[in-house]
This record gives sequence, structure tokens and C-alpha cells, in this order.
Amino acid sequence: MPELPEVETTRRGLAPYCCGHTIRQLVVRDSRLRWPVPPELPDLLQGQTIETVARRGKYLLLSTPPGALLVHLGMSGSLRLVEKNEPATRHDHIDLDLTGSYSLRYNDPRRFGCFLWQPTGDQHPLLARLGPEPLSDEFTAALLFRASRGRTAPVKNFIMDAKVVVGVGNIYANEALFLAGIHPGRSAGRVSLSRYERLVLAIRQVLAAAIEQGGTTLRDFVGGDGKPGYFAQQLQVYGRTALPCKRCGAALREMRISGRSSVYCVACQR
DNA sequence: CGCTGACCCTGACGGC
DNA sequence: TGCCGTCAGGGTCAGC
Repeated sequence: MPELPEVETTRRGLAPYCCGHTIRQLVVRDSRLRWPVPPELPDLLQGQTIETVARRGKYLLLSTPPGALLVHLGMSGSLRLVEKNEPATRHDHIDLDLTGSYSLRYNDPRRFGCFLWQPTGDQHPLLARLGPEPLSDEFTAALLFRASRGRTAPVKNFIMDAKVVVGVGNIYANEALFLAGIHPGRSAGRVSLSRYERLVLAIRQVLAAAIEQGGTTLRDFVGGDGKPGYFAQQLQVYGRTALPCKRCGAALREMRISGRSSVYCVACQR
């Protein structure tokens, strides 16, 4: 479900209800996530006050004085605010009971997400080697160009590599490559600097627009405030295999690149 | 070091 | 109606 815009939408929805609130209790109903929820996590969080809700790539960081709760939503996870009396249903694995009338509820059918602890002053290993944020000034064409020289893997894999740049998942990789006119299967090392300039702009544009729209709703994504995202209506290629290209009318094609579906226009993307 | 594919898990959907 | 194969927005890891 969540790529960077969905995680950012969740962050914005939750932050006002979390910041300044104290954690009464962490209720773990099922600890079997991507990595097991640390048994000591409830004790570490109990009684702590959430100071900020930040995002790094697709990770959410709920910071308290002794450390931060590190949350990843995986493929199917969601975090939403619920009233205390709302009964837990299927796949509601974790509740973060806050002071006041709300709890944060984590639901994740596939359990690819994680709840981990990062002590203040330490950097969790999962965050150690991440590339720049795509909406920051550090994300430049020069960086992509330099990092891609000699790389033979498809450019689509390259921009989806979190060590290169964080937050670009399958949907937005497809969309950005279409906007930039670059074929997803082209070797990263054979993309010119000027085309990386276009790609950087395209990635920024598509992510910013998706955040603006509250994310992309596919299946049942809802942001922290329970509202759906509307970006799906603006998708140019993702999910449109065999439909006409919105730019030239040719039928969009699909290929699998490292197991992920890639949709592109053979006329507009080279 | 770079690259590919297997794997983690549940649910939805299409074909028979 | 049910069964089976395929696919899904994430990421790590082993093996070449």
C-alpha cells in the first residue's frame, strides 16, 4: 500500500493527535511482524510523551525523550486513529493507547511492516545507509548520474534502491519514468545527465502531487485521518496496461523487471 | 561490489 | 460454489 506519499499523508494526519500526548500503554496482540516486535518495547514506551512524528523514507519515527518508535507499514500496513471503545478486528496487531480519547491502531494483513526501537543518540541500522530524501536539495541529477556510472541494472531498479534515493516505490517509479520519457528497462549507466535532470524533476513532481492529493488509494488505503487519497485518478501508466498512452495514444505495454510490473509507452519512453 | 531471484504473509481476483 | 494459480504498493538476504 504505502509509498512515500502515503507515509507522509499518514504522518501529517497523525502528528496533531500524537505530539504532546503521553503513551499510556502499547498493546501488542501479534508480535510476528517483519521482525518480531521487541518484547521490551511496551515497557520502553509506557509513560513516555511523544514529542515529534517524523518521517525518513518510508519509516515513521515517533520520538520520545529516551528514544523513538520506528514504524514501517510494509506492503499492507496502516496506522489510524481510533476511539478507545472501538473493538479491535482482524489484523489489528498493535494499539498505542494515548492520553485523551484516541489510540493509534496498527493493522497489517501481510505483516511485512515493523515496530522497532531506536534509542536517543543511536541510529537504527535500518536507517544507516539510506539515500537522500527525494524532495530535499540533496537529491540531484549529478548525484544520480555519478552513482549510476557503470551500473547495468535497469534504471527503474536504480531509482527504487533506497541506498540511492528513498521513498520511490513501484507506482511512482513507473509514473516518474513515463513523465521523464525514459524506458524503465534501460540500464542506469546508460542514462545521460540531462535525462537524469528530467527524471529528478519528474520524481519530485509526482511525489509532491501525490502528497498534495493525500496519496494514492488502491484497495483500501486511508491516511491517518481516515480520508482516502485521490492520486489514483492521475496515474498515467501504473495499472493502465494495454490502455492508450495519455500522451500519444499508443497501447501501453507491461514488462516484469526484477519481479515488479512495469508499465510504459514504447513510443514515449526510450 | 552489483545483480537477480527467493522469501516473508494474507487476501483478492479470474478461470475452470 | 469451490479450488487453484497469479498477483499485490515493501524490504532483506543468499548466492552467483
